[in-house]
Amino acid sequence: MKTTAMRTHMCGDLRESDIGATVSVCGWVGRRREHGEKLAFVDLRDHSGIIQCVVDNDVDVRSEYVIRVTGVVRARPEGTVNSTLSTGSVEIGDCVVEVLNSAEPPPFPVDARADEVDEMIRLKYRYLDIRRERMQKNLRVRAAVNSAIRAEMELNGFLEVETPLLMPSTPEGAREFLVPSRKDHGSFFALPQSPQLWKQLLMVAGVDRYYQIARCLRDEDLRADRQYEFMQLDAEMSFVNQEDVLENIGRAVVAAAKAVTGVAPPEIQRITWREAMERFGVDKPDLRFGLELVELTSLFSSTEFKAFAGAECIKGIRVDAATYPEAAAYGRNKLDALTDRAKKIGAKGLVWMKVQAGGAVDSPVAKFLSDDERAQLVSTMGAVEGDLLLLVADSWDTTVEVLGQLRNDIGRPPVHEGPYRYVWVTEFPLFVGVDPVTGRPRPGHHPFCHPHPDDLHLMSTEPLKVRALAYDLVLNGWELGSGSIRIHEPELQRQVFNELGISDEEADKRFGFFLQPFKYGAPPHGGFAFGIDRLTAILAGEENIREVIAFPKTQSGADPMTNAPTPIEAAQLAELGLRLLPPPAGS
RNA sequence: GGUCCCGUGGUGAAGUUGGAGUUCACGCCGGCCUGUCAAGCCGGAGGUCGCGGGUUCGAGUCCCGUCGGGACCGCCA
Repeated sequence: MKTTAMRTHMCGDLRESDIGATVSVCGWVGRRREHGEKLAFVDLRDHSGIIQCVVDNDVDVRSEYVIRVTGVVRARPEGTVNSTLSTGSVEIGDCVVEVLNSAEPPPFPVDARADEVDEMIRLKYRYLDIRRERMQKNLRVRAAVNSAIRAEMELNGFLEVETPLLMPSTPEGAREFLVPSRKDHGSFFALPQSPQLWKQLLMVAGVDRYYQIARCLRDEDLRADRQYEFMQLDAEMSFVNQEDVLENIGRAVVAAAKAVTGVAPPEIQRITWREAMERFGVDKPDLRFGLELVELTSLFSSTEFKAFAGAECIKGIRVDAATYPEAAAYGRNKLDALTDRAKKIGAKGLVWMKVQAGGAVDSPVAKFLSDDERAQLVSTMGAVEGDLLLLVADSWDTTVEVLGQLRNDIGRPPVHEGPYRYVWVTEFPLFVGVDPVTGRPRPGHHPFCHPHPDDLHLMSTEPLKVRALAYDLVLNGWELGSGSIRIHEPELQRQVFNELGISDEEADKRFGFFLQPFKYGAPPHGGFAFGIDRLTAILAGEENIREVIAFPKTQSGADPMTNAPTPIEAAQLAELGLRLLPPPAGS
């Protein structure tokens, strides 16, 4: 019940069934329409909606005044029903208006028109922005997501445990926010990039199933889908395999989606990392559209065309004219721009072909291909007249990456457009690439991911071929989160460190506080974490997580409302034992 | 660190080969108005064209720099 001493109803809740009732409602003055001294229509707004109050005495109320209205609910006269309002068939008459607080005119309209207002102004006056229906809805979507996740995790036997925000610095991975110690000058706490350390220790501690809707902090540059601080569903389970983790996390995601949309999404699809790269060229494939990469290497195995001959991997995408008429009809300028884009990503070049009637192709390189190659190409790609074919020949990595990017450039809809296509990407490689300095493989995720048991024999011989029991959850091309089965065997952990070129001594120095507990009986365990902000944004129909965060930072990492970050007093610095460097020369 | 786009009364925009702070809508203030709902009509106020240089007889407009906002790349093990 939302009734209080001051109100009997919420504005947006009044209906025809309330006709005749004397009610009191409280809220902010939206729009007022005055007709002479003795009649005014006042749209009164609270978070539930808007109710029209008919004021037939002389009251001076302006935009955003806070008022209490007591009156009688009545049907609107014939022909004056407003079908765009949920309360549009009724109004409050015989109004007694109490002005609870006056207000200065707001800097922007507190309604849908503020969607067009510069976002910095919205952020500077966020408390006014949040009065609007859009933000009220988004915060409520967010709460519904959190609530559904909590309920589902509890139902599945997960224990909510809160973990520290102040912890030791672990310089691997994302840049950390640091907090100077007052009692130990020169020492610092770090704020967690994630509760990874803590949740694995909770497994050693016998908690069995842990979850937390946890605040994570990373001092990296901001984006539409990245803030300094963000929330994750963080979870870890003992005595499980990968299936157990995917099953349980999947339930939480499905519950959250259902709580918002009212319908459970279909079963979350699966794809291996290798297949995702082969077909979509990215490890976070957007399954809402086609334009899949087509394998062409063997087709050109004996080609005379120099750019293709001997290439490790040749693939193409077919921009079909029926679905992408604009892109398929690109002129020379646009095709040159696509080629530049491909080169910027790393390709040596981009071959384009326009398919003509009868399977002929128009392309600068058509003359280098045999009739047979042209015919096979058109048939393999299923191309028809009007289609545009884009081909890349390069190393496998480069070919799939370039075409994957072009695929997204050409076909990818805004992230929040339906349908929702969730997919698990599994079997990520344990190592990705080679460190140019040490010559050692670099960890794909973090060095505690369990290698795939089928690939253990490749560890010392072909480490780059070793798959990990690591997986991502992807929605409409956004990475929602990732997880893995962790290494719980000290000997295997040592082996992985060795591959990474980390000696026992160094491992002990860098990860000792983490590895030590594993000597006291660590159960097999694994877990996952996914971003609440990202999931909420997509479910709320937003393409920017700032829209689902009450008080976000701008892309430069500042808060226009509080002006944070701000300089601090010399006395504060002194107490912390800190001294600032002089400003760089020339400034 | 990089690429690209943006910055004009409170808000959103337009501003042509460089020619007077010009224009439009909303908001604001005042007046009129008894069924409106983006109410309507009349009148009014409100500006360091982000900031600093430069070119020019003359800069919102061209050039350089800088600050701020946004998208992306790097980065996010």
